[in-house]
Amino acid sequence: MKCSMEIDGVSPKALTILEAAVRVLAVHGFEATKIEDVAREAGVGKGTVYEYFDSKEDLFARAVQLATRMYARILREALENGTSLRDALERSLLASLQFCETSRPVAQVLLDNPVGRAGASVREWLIDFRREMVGAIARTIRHHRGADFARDPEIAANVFLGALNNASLARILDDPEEYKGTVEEMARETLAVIMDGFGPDPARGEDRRG
Amino acid sequence: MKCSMEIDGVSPKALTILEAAVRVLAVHGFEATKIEDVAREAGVGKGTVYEYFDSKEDLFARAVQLATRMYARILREALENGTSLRDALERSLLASLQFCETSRPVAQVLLDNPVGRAGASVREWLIDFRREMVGAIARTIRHHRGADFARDPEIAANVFLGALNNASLARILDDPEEYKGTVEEMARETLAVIMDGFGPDPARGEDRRG
Amino acid sequence: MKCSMEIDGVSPKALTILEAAVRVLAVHGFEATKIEDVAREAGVGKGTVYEYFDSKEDLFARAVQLATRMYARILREALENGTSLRDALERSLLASLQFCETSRPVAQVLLDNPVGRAGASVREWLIDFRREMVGAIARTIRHHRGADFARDPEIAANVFLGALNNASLARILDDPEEYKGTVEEMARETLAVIMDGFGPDPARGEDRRG
Amino acid sequence: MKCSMEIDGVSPKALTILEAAVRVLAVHGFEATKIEDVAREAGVGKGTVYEYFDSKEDLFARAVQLATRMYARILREALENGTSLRDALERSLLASLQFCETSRPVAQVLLDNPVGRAGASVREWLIDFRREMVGAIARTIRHHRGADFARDPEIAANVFLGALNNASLARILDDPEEYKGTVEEMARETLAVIMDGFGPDPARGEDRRG
DNA sequence: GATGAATGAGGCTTCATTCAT
DNA sequence: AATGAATGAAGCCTCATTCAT
Repeated sequence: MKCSMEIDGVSPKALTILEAAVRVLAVHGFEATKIEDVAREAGVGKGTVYEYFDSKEDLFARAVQLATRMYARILREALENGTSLRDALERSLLASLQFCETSRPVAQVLLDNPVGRAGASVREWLIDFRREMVGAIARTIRHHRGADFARDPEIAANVFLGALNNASLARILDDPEEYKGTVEEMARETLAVIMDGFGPDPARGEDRRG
Repeated sequence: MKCSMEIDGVSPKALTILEAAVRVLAVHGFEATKIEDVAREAGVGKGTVYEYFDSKEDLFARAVQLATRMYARILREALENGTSLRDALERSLLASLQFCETSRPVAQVLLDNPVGRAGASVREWLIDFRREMVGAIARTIRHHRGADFARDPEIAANVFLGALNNASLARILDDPEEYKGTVEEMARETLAVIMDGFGPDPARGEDRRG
Repeated sequence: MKCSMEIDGVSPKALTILEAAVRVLAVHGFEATKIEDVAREAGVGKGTVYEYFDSKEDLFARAVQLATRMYARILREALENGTSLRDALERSLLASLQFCETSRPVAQVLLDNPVGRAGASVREWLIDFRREMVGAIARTIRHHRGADFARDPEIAANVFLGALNNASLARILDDPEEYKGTVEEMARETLAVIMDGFGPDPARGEDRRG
Repeated sequence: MKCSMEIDGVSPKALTILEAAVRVLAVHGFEATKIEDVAREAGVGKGTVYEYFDSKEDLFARAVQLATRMYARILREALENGTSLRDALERSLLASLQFCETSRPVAQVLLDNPVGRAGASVREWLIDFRREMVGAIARTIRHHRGADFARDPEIAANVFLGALNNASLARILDDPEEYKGTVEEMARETLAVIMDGFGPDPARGEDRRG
């Protein structure tokens, strides 16, 4: 087992196998994916997989870890590059939707099989992923708005993350009934709802918050 | 599991087995769950499972179907009973969070293993579930607001559904770092963000960067 | 278990089941035939089969026993009714071929699955059947020819029984390449070969027997 | 089992398994033989059997195919090496009886479980086997006798094949009541009956054929 | 007596893992 | 290091048998 914990320190061959694992997982899911499928997809022998990973569980956990890191990095960078809260959120929303288009297998593993349990470790990785993302979003909110933000940044971050995941999932599920537009349109309209909210009920005053 | 009513003509014994399947799936996930586990949980023999279901895949697909219907009904009823849009959304948000508390296994199967691929049929069921929920929420928006609603109801419905799922998932994942409050507090605060939105940047016309 | 050893003393319902068993065995063979198939074919419940037979092995052994007895009786009567050796042999040959036409399932079980081992008892029944038939044919030879018969009657009986079984099997296998004629033609021509033999080699004297 | 030559490109390991399968089938029959029995007999792991054969049905069908080919080749060579019709038939008869002694398991599978239905393919193989043998015998008759042969060669071939199979079966069933002599005696006496036939009835003229 | 729902032992088959090459 | 043939534990599923109705 040469594979270190650091993604960046993963040997090229191990990375080839991990990428193959992600692609196969995206198509067949955790339950149906066999080590041999991954080996074939990676163009190596079955035994070679075991040179780089301890077990099926290890391989799949690291594959999810890889997918998680790729996705998390993209979102984090988008959030950090924003010139305003709205800009940051729009960038990350757009980045996620584009990621679903360009790296569909990776996105599919993350959104489609969230805690599909190829062993408990996968669950832990995804809990960490959520926590990290919520933290990053809340930090972005505080950075741009600070005390001016009227709501609990954590709650707001969760609302945004939910909307982002849901929009991405809709894209992945490729449902032709919904979201027929471009990713840019989808990001813009979704963001508009998030920024403005649903608004107070115009007829009666009952939609006022207390 | 409160639900014991006839579901689409499923026999009582079959329902017992399905409920057991949901409970076991919630704990062990699709991959690790064995037919024998389900049989033991249901208090029947292994062979009996095969009297009512064609295969492991059939059983698990129907278990997800059952969980989906239970959850969808609860959300639909909450949306329909609302006296205003805010009330409807708050009711459904609260209902979902409470459902996660009282029927944690069912919720876990739905949120934790979304499209975990116990066969392709599970994926279809969950796509249907999303579409149905988005439709119900959009209908609720149109019913209470009609033309007054400034945004695309479908987009807004997706934002809300994402926030609802994410809040429920956070609850399920039982992450002690986030959301420490009661379900009522969580529902109220989450709803406040959704209704008001993040708001415009207070200082200048747009958000200021740091 | 009401079923006595004597076929003639078998209760009507047991006989119905046995006949059904023979029909199903003929189609699916020993390995693939399930008790439920037999019950359905007999038009009774699965449990009823166990009212009349101890086990699957018991049922199948008795079914083969029934088939054997039906076939053996027909051959024995044909042999006994012959007015000469040739007549007796022709009658039995014809009877066997006709039996294959009219009672194909029974013949199929006997010829197609001879010692197919639905338990060791089936093997014993078929050994007994062969012994009985060889004995009956040898007795017929002695009765009509006595000391005039130049060969060992047992050997001759075996040759005849082999030819008879082979002709019947060819009929059962329904091979369109061979034996295209009627059963009467087949019986007549087969018998002619048996009575006359292949004859001495005309060229040299080497086909003379010593 | 003497035969170890390549059969249709079967790998040596596959042949080892096939030979083991034949031996186990001979003892336990189709119904009672388990894959694990074959694996143990072959000295390999259970999984190894599945490296070389698709299923139990595939394995058993090929085992019967192997047995059929071994037996058919022996008979065909005996027929071809004969210097006269009588010699050819005697050689094949003797070869068959000796085969039953030296390769009892193979013979047992062929004679004892003829069309025992380990799947429909077995039936096809045995139909082919019979057709091939009848053809070879008929060809031998024509070769040595040509137009001098008074009877239909196909019919005669069937009579001979039946006698040969029956004699071999008697040997296999190991019935101590019959055929106590050596295989040479049995072959000689059986052949004498076949060559000379039963003869005309001496007393009256009724045994004359029309 | 007749039934068929329920059962679980046991078989076929898969596939993660090993290891000799 | 790389391989893939070999393995056997483990799981899905079948079906002979039972037994309450």
